[in-house]
Amino acid sequence: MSKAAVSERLSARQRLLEAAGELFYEEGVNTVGIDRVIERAGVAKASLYNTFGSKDELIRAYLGAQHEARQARISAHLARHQDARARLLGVFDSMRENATRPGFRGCAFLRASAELKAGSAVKSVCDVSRGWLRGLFAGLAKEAGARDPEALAAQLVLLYDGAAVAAQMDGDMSAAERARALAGQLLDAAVS
Amino acid sequence: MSKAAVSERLSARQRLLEAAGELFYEEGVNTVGIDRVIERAGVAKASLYNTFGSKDELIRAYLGAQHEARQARISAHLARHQDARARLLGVFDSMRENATRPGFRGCAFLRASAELKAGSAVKSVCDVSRGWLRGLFAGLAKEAGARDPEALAAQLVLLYDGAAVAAQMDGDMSAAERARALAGQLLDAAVS
DNA sequence: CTTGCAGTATACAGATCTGTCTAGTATGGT
DNA sequence: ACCATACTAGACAGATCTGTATACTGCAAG
Repeated sequence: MSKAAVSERLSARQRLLEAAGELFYEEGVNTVGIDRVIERAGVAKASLYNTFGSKDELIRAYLGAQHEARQARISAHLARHQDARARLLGVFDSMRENATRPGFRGCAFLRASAELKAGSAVKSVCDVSRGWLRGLFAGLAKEAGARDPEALAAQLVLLYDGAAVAAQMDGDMSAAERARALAGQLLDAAVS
Repeated sequence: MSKAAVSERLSARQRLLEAAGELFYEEGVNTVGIDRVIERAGVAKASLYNTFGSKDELIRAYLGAQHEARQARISAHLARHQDARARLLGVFDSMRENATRPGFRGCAFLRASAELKAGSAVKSVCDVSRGWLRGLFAGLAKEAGARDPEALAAQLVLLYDGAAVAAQMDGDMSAAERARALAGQLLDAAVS
């Protein structure tokens, strides 16, 4: 019955990550205190410190989960197409879908990073996710036959970030669309 | 002598804005407490509350000053050129110059906005500055003869934001250069 | 001379923060 | 039956937060 018990009642770790995911993303990692997190998770404070050791580690785990969620969202879009060009543009479809989701508040890494004091270990998690995205773009650019995949990837990241900022700051949901159109133009120019 | 006294020792308001400008930008508006600000400003706590009324108002004033500083930086670059195309690209020169400045930590509005709770009055200051930048791009795009200045302006803001994020998150100082090159391409395509 | 303004210094209230600690409970494996 | 594991409940320490209140100083204008 251990499996059943786990599926009935999620582990403290999972409940904490879920609660942290909502609160940290909505209100900021510094603004939300430990007490709010454990209250929403329905978990004792000692469980948090037994599981994660510190608030900083909880934040790292929260951002790690965000990274995996983004990977999953984008991968789902990539799997829809065989054509290399369509796969590359699918990343921007994923971003549009995410940005139009109710409760969207911008890029979790960007938001968290703005709250960190210089030299925080949390930043490395952001770096991993950003590195992954850049590498993904470079791979897709190569698949699509771009002359300089790395250069195109840097441009695509520029568009991706710009669209995320527009969605976050201006509530501009058409920014992902605009970035997608520009990405298509850049790709076409890079293969011709 | 009142004028001289003022120039010898800055007013409490100016000293507070200066201290807030450094601390809020470096460590975040929520992270830095009132006590740190008044200590660096060399000012009594009552002076802060007499002058600004609340921390929230101090944050608004800080962002207002950031807006004026950005306007001044960009205007200085615009004044260097007569040619419409060069003026438009000068905005990206300004951003590169700013991003390579020691102590650069990204866009102040983006950073502050990430710390705000939903519905904060501080956001309106961000909106003003972003609206100004978009309007500036639209005007420059029109000057340069773009067919659809508003559409081009939206694309240029995308590049501008993307470069700011790359500089902030990756320490990528070439991002402004890359954005400038893309802006030139987009402008050329929009006037031909 | 007096009145008022701007500022200083400091104590305080009340809340909230992270993190530690003690003590107790439920459960499954051996 | 026993014990380890995982968890709960809650008090507590020590710091820090915003904002208010009190009492004082220096100065300039009328």
